[in-house]
Amino acid sequence: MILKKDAENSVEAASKGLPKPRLTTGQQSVLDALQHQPQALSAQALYGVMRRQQPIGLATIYRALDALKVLGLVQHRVTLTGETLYSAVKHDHHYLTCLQCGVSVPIETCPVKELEAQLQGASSFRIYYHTLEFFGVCGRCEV
Amino acid sequence: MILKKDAENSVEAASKGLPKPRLTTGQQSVLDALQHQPQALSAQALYGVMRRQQPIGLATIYRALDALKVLGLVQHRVTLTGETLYSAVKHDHHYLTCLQCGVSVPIETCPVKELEAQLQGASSFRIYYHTLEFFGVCGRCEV
DNA sequence: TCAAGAATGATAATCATTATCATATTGCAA
DNA sequence: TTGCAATATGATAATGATTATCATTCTTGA
Repeated sequence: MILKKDAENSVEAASKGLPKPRLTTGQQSVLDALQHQPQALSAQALYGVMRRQQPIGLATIYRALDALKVLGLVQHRVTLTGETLYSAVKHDHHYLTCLQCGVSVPIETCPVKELEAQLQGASSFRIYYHTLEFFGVCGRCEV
Repeated sequence: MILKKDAENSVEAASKGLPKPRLTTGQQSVLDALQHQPQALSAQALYGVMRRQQPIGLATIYRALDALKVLGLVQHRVTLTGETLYSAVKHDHHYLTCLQCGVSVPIETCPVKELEAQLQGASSFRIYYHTLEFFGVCGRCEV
């Protein structure tokens, strides 16, 4: 099976053997909120969701997301409409996206794991996550 | 060799066996300009380059890039700073990007070609290109 | 040659993201 | 535990890339 039927959403701690980072209140809240979401969310959407539970500013959410990203706890992806979607780092999220209508279909297979390991060795980077997205035109949009 | 020494830039027509699209003047200009660039450019940068040669509006460039993208002649990638970079579709462009300082290193290997073919069959999409990018923290940025 | 439709350009409008700055919190030393 | 300095937070203004608007100019087929 190459194409996923639906999105996964089990939560899983992303530990990389790093010095355990101390998160601020805001960062912890944002991470918690993200981990309870079944799919990736924009900062604004997260704001909408979170403010119903607790008072939190939009700027704090943006700052927390950036920090969590650099810590390797959150990953991001940019949609065709230019908004950035964030999700807790768990499994990979790969998509097949129609350039015309924007529909995105999740992809099951990830052939990149191996390369990621190689890169980890060959470069001086500590790699946290990757994005893989295919672009084309879906059947319904094709002439 | 996994990491590229420098960017490639040979030009290559992207024909997919589609009905030959008639490009507008603007689209043709933009495509030509892109094909003469050694690396991906933002729409604004392209505007800066092109207006020196011929009069062209920024809006036209954005429109042309979108159209060329849907035609499978141009591919895009979004940087960490939120600007979209465009390049003529030739080889793949894959990167290893530092979440901290934003530096991007091109990657040679592409393990995705095979999957792309599989997807082409398993889905109703006509796939034009894909993006693959690794995110982490580079040696100089790491504590 | 002549419209009708499409493309173009200049510019205003959008909208996600960042910067700013005053206030609130936190962590640590005494 | 108190007091202070550093950091985090929130509200909001500013930024900047992209899109929408609309009047004008090309194209193209009859």
